[in-house]
Amino acid sequence: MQEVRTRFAPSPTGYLHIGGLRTALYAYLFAKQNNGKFILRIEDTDLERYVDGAVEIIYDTLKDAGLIYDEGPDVGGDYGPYVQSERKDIYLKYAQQLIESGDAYYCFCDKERLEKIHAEGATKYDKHCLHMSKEEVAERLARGDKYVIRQNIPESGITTYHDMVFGEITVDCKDLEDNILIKSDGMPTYNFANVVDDHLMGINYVIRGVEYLSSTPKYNLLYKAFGWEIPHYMHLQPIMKDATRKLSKRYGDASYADFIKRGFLKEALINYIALLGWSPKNDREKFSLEEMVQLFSVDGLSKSASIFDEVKLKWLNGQYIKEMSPEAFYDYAQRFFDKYEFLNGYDRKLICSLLQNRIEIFDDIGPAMEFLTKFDGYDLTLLCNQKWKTDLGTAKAMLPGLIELTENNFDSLHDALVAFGEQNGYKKGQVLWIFRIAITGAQSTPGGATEMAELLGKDETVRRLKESLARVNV
RNA sequence: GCCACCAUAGUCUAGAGGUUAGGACGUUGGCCUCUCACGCCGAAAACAAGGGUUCGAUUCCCUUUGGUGGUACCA
Repeated sequence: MQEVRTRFAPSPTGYLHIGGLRTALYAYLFAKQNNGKFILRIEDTDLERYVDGAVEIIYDTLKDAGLIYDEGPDVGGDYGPYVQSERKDIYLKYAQQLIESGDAYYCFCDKERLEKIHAEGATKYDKHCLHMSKEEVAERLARGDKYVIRQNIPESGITTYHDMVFGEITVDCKDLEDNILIKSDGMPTYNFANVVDDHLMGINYVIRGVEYLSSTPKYNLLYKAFGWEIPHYMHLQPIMKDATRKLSKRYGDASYADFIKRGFLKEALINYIALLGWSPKNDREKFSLEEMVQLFSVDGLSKSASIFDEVKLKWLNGQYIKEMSPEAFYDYAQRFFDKYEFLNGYDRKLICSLLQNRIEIFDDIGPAMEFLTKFDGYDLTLLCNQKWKTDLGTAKAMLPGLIELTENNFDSLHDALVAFGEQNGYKKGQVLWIFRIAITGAQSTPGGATEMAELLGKDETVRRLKESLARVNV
C-alpha cells in the first residue's frame, strides 16, 4: 500500500491563526494515524502579501504545538525545495507542457480588456487568446509582451469527484473559468502551484479548507491533463467567530501565540480545536495528541462550520490545569507571577497551592490575588452577611478580640478562632467571615480566612485587622 | 446575479425510518464548605419552515428560508 502523505501549506501572511492550526492538526493526525508523512510547504507565490517573520512563526507554532512535520523548508526532505518561490522554474516548465498539449494557452489580455468584458456582462474570461495563431503568439512572445498562462477548461461537460467529507461534488464545466496558471510576474497562482507541488511531493491526501471545494474540479482537470493520479480530498469547514464571520486576523482574532501568552496550555488548545469540527462519536472530550492520532476518523468530521467558544476552551483549560502536578503548575506559573508585580514578595508555592484548582487560565492569577493590593477603602458592607447574620456591629464587637488573638496565636490561628467563637457565643462561620473580610476586603478570595492570613503574614494580617476596626468605629 | 456546500438547545456535538432525541460548555436549583471556586446531585433548553415518500420522519426526496464558500494576475 502507498504511504500516506499529507501536507499543510500556509501562506506566510502573518501569524498562524487558529483555523490554520486546526487544518494542520487534522492533516497531521491523518498522516500519523496511517504511519504516513506530514509535510510543510510554504506557499509564498503572492509577493504582495508576504510578511517578514511569518515563516518562522509557522515553524515555531507547529513545533510548539507538537505537530512535527517530517519534511519542510527548515527540516529538509527528498522532495524539496519546500518553498514555492524557490520552485518558480518548475512551474513554468509544466505550464509549457500543458500549452503543448492544448490544456493551457498564452494570454496577452491586459487588465483593461478584462475589466471591459466583465463590464459588458461576462462572468468569466472569454478565451479570447486561445484563438490566437501560433505565429502571432510567437511574435508577441519574441517582442517581450507581458503574458499569463491560462488553463483551457472544456466549455461543456460536467466534472465530478469524491470528497472524503462531503461525498460527491459535481460542477458544470461552464461554470469554471480559464484560470491563470502563471502570472505575468512569472509566479504560479495557487491554482497551479498546488497541483504541481502536491503531485511532485507525492501528496496523496489533500486536506484543506472548503474554499477549494468547488475549484477542485479544475485542479483535477490539470491532474488529468498531466496524466497524474488524482489525490484524495478532505475539505474542512472553517472555524467561525460568530454565525457569519470566520475567525480571522482581519478581525483581530487571537493567534495561537496569543492564547499561550494568556496562559492557555497548548494541550488544551489543541484538544479544543480538534473538537471543533471533529467528533470521536462518543461522549469523550479530553484527548492527548497521541490519543487523537489513534482515534481520528474522517467520518467524525463535520460538514458545517463551528463557532469558536472561548468560554468552553477556558473550561477545558481549567481541567488540564487541575490535572497538572503541583510542581508542573508551579513551574508554569512563574512567568505569570513575573507579569504581576504586586505578587512580588508573596509565597509563590502557597499561592500556587491555593490557585491550582480555581483558575482556568494562568492569567487569572493576577485578578484572583487582587485583594493583596486592593484592600484600602474596601466596601464595609461586605462584613454584613445574611447567612451568618453578621453586620457592622458584629464586626465592631469582634475585631478587638480578633486582633489580640492574632497577635498571640498566629501559628495556630484556626484553632484560636474557633475557640474565640466558642468563648464569646459566636458561630464558627461568623468569626471566620468577619475575620476574612476584615483582612481581605473581598467578597471572594482564593482561600478561607486562615489561608489568607497565612499568605499575608502576621504583621500584615494584624495591620489589616486594625485598619478594619478603625473604619467600623467611625 | 450565477454556481457549490451546509442546517439538532445560546455554543460544540451524538444519534437513528419507530429513542423519554444522548453528552459537554454556559445558564439555573441544591448539597458540600472558613468566602468563592472545585467536586457531587438535579432542572430548564434543540431536530429552521413547507411540501412529499412511508403504517410511521427530526432522519430519505423536493422547495423555501438562513448561513458560508466560489465567481481574482489571493490563497
